[in-house]
Amino acid sequence: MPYPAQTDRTAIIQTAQVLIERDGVDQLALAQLAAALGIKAPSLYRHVASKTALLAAVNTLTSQQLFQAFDRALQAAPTLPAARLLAVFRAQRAFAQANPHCYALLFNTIAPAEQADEQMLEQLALPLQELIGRLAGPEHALAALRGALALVHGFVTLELNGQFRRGGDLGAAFEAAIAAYLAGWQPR
Amino acid sequence: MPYPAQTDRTAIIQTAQVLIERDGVDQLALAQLAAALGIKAPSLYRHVASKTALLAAVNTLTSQQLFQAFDRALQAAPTLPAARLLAVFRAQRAFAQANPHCYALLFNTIAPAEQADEQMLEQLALPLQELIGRLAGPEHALAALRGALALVHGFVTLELNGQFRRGGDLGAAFEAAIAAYLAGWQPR
DNA sequence: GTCTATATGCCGATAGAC
DNA sequence: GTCTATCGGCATATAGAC
Repeated sequence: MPYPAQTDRTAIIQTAQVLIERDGVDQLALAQLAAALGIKAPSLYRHVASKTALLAAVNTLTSQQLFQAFDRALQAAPTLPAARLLAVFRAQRAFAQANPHCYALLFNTIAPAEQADEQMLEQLALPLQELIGRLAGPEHALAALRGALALVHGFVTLELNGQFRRGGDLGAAFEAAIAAYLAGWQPR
Repeated sequence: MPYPAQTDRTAIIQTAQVLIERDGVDQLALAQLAAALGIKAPSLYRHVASKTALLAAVNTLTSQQLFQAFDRALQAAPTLPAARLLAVFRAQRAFAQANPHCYALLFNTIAPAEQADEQMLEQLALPLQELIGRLAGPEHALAALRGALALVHGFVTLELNGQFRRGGDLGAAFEAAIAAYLAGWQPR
């Protein structure tokens, strides 16, 4: 065998994710990725159809990791719905801060071709919708969940992009905003 | 005059904004931009230092337009603080939907070199902080404003990127989420 | 001090040999 | 499955015409 298999699709995607997180998405060159795997750039095309498909696969991997982070947070959280929701939101903020480039790639992608598998994010959403339904009422569960996801995602996005430039305790603002939002959905 | 000025910095930036909004940021080629202006690509470098500087200038222009949209919304809004805030948030969502690519470029940019002038966004924030302070109390104004900006920005971002895939009335969810958030900050 | 013409080097992607 | 060779497109820089 003159050219033995030196890599596979999984290794390519994992290495791409590491490089993206280290240098940013637009700094990822296929030649650099191939070099990190000990091969040449054109060989990558035997495993992934295009750079766009590669980014979509990285997004799927990232969403799997985010799902696992949510799962760990839920397992360690108390039983009250509000506490469980807060644990998940904190986990999302922590994940975004630990993996800013991959987090941005996962959610800030307008092009559908680079989006992760739909199933994955669906799995993330349904348990949260049930939890928030217990606070806001089942008929408001979807709208309340969407607002909560928006609040958390918007906060970490603005935070990561340096749009909160006037100092102060951002962690405290995050907690207070979520507390206010959840309180606002509960009937008085 | 053999080579009369065919363009200037303002025309370049405006045309770049139009092309970005039409095709997306990463589809913007300087050769294409120059062709749209009736000149050749290298001539652009007499007006802008680099593509990064050009994108920063586009961001500044976009933030000016967003500021004007906020101003128009405030002039047409009633006097109650909650109503004025809602008018601004609606204007932000409408602006994002009308200019999705430029909106994303303005806020989803990690690289500081491509960010708009700080002054501009500061001018946007201060009147809103005063308004929300009247609901949540002045001592909570900054945190409450940050949460509100996060909620609105996160919602329109997820909406534009197609992350709300389960149908339903997104406009109603937007309104309900903001109402809950503002209600949650008001002392009971 | 405009613009045109030209050159360099990097990137994504394809074709074909082994 | 990997390689070499190559293409087209891009941002960028320089030289020079007017």
